[in-house]
Amino acid sequence: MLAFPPIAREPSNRVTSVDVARRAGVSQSTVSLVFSGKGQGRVSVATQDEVRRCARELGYRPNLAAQALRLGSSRAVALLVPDITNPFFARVLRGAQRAAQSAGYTVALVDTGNDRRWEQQSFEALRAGPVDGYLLFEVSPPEGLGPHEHIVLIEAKAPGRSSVRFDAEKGAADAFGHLVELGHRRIGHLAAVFDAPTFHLRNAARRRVLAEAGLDPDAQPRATTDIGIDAARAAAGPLLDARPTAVFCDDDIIAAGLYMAARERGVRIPRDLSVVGFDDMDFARVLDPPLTTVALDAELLGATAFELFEGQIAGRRTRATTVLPAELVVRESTAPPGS
Amino acid sequence: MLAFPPIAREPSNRVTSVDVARRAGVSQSTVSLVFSGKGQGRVSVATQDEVRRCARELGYRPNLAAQALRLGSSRAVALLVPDITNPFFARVLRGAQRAAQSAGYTVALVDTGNDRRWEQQSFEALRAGPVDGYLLFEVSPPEGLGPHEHIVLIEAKAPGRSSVRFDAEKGAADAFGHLVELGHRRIGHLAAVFDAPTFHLRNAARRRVLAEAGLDPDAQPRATTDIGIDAARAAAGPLLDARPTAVFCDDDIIAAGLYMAARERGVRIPRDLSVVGFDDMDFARVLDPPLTTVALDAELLGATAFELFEGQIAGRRTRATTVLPAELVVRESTAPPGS
DNA sequence: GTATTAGCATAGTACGTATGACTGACCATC
DNA sequence: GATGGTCAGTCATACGTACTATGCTAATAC
Repeated sequence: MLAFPPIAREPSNRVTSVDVARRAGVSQSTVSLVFSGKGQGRVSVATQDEVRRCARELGYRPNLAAQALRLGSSRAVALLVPDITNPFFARVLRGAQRAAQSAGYTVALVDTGNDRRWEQQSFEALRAGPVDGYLLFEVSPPEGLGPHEHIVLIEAKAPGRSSVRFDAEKGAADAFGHLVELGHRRIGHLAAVFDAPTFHLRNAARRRVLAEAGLDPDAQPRATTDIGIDAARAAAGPLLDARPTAVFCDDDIIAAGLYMAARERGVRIPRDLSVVGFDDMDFARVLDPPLTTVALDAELLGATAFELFEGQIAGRRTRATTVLPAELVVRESTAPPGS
Repeated sequence: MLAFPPIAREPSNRVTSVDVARRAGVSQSTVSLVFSGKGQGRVSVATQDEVRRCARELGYRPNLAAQALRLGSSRAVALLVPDITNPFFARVLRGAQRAAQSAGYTVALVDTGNDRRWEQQSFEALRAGPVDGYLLFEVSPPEGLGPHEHIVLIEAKAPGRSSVRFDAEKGAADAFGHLVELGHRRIGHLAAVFDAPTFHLRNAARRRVLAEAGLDPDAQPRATTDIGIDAARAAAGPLLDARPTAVFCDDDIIAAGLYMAARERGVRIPRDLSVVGFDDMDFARVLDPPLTTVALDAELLGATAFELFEGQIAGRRTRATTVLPAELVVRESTAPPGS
């Protein structure tokens, strides 16, 4: 069992720096100096120790709201993601948090839940706390944000804004190239409906690689799907009717839906159908057979986004666009057709 | 009388209620009344419209730090989870957020990343923002939290604290009962290492059900595993060496690890081995064969936690313990032994 | 004609912290 | 014994908002 400290007595009201000062027999300024670490050469070591001791005894914690008000900064940044339920985005959050932590920042998560009604969402975003900036994943900047706000776009771009993205073009090209090399001539695309740059890049790569292989991109089977395993499974049916020997899926979750549809129809992977995913999520290795997919370092994405934000704060007006690598990982869901 | 030099801060383009007031030709008080919705019968409709118009033109947004300071509340609650990368916890977050939103609250996420060094974590938790309370998932309360703080424990309990949990006893009992009924006499347990009440309850249920079936609980194969698919896969090896005909896993991720280990060894599910998971995560249906598991409504858990918090705030000192249902969902990973 | 009320708006203050300007004490130097 | 310098602290103020107490005008009551 977890051991919890017993519920105890204790004054109910909030302890402030004034209380600490009174107890230590010093002024509030002194307490503030001690806690902000700016007491060097201004407050004697003995006094500092005494202040800290009193603070501990009283259970003092600085009031963050007051600090934020006074400093004009909360040392916090908001991260907006479309769906925190998707582990990919959770890893982005974790990467951002790790980077933020070492810079003394906090990341406030805003989960939009794939809700397109941006009016509400932007409102919620701003309610999420007094933040110094925004890391926006695949969403257009909410209305209320002025051009002077610190914003970093993730997997999106806008003029004059910093942004990070993966090299989706290269990742998708490698995936289609892999299928072409295996000898596939009928290569389907199970695409996400989203109107985000990364998906356009993937489709562009598809068209280029197929054309280079002497195939007509427009003649290849293609279907779009909403998010979620069930949506993907439903969308996969018609696609499989077109009898592709291989399918590229816009992400691993979609691939999982395709696995389900294939199983229901007795289509064996990779014997009857090769499948490639995108993201390399944890469960890609658990699928049977393990999924060939494009690996992305989600945590790096989050960390990089934070660092771009930090660069803006620091005054280096780096309106940079960073592109992160995407690597094809070949597992057992791909094989020559009819093997 | 000293004139303060302008503090060298960010280009403080920040629009305040004073700016709005000046533009609208009214006092700051009036602006505040309009925005707090308390202007009914105190500010004429014409003035209200004018204030709102000016605010929109200037792009005014209330300063949340100032509001929190003044009100002594940020209308925010922190949710601590062990691993946001696990979709189960993400769903808890979503449930809490949904409930919070309709109450005008915000949920600040703190992801401890399964880090046992609680010193750092509690610090981070408190830095996460000025929050009115804490929803703690399977973690002991950080040191700095006084007993007067509003705290709700999730899947944990402590004297005098509100808490929510699933009926793990019933869920596990149903799962083992299901395996016994199928005719299994050698039923393994792939357990999580964690020292949380829910896992104790599951183990207690296991012992009870096995004993009632005339089996010696201590003679049945059992192994513990750390979190993560790979850890589970490694731990599953020795367990499979003991040749169980069925295994109950403490969660679906562990079950996924077991699937991998079974596949590597040529053990077929459910022919050679029946498997039961816990949580009913999305990918449980994607596994081949689809996983029999115990379904939990993670969102309900989050929402209930928030509601208990809200009850505390409202003064109803409901130190209640709520227990939520757990339902066995039978899929295709379980069958009579040797079938 | 005066008292009361209602309607509308404002002045002023406090929330808790950070920090530039200031003060005294002590000490060394010339 | 005046000058200057360092050390150790304090004072007073402002951040932006919410809200109490208050004022003012015009309308209504007696």
